[in-house]
Amino acid sequence: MRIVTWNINSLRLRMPLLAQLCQDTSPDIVCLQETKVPDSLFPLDAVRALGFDHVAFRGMKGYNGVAILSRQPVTVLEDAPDWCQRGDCRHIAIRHGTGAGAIDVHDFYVPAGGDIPDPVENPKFAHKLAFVEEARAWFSGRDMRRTVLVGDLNIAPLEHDVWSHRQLLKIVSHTPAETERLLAWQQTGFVDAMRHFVPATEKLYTWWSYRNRDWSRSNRGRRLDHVWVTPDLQPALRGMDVLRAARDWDKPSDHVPVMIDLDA
DNA sequence: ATGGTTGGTCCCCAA
Repeated sequence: MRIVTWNINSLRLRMPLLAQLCQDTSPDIVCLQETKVPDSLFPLDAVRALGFDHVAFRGMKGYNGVAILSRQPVTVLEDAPDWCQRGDCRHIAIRHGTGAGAIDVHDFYVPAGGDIPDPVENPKFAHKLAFVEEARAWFSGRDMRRTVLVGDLNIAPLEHDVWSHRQLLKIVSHTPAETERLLAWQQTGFVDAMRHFVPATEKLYTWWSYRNRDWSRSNRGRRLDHVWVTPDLQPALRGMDVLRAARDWDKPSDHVPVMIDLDA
């Protein structure tokens, strides 16, 4: 099974890029974030034309929005809370398959958190910390098996998940307040599937700011997008790829897709 | 220390 996660930064604008991605990688499941499309305007026909007959989406006007596209039938899991009671379309989860072979997939878009890394001064940062804490608490109360969690978690937890650990310690996405909380969430029962393939001592990024003249040359990236799996799926991990080339596509997202292959 | 770019919506917000 091949799963791809991507913060697409407007599904309607980048439908041709999604088609390119699917042609290049033939994923079984695609998890999208920042679809920026209300459910009534979701481009369902165009997504079906790519081979995804089973689509779960949760969107709103202008911001946020997540979607899971699947070739095989899925059921939407409805037991998660409305995170921070905001109704802001940052999570959707599905079950793929049935019985002992079923796999659950959670797709998250964690709040970016604004610019000031202080929850008192900056309500967006407070929201981000509360969101991650709430997610940690919810997952810690579950007996999880055969579960994959992906998405734009908007936090780069490890030293080599950013271009300069020292220079980003006070930059939102890499502050200790965030990285500690993210790792606590991960430790409720997940393995970092990207770092299963790439040692923590190696740089690994999935996002490069639009605000750089030459993103590739300056290479000031961060690993904001993640794939976690429960330990029972770790032996099934077969491959991982960060599709860096997508950052140079026409009218690119600032995030690139991350692909994971599971023998499951 | 600062400003840099993009997308969606509606004259600015979020990233």
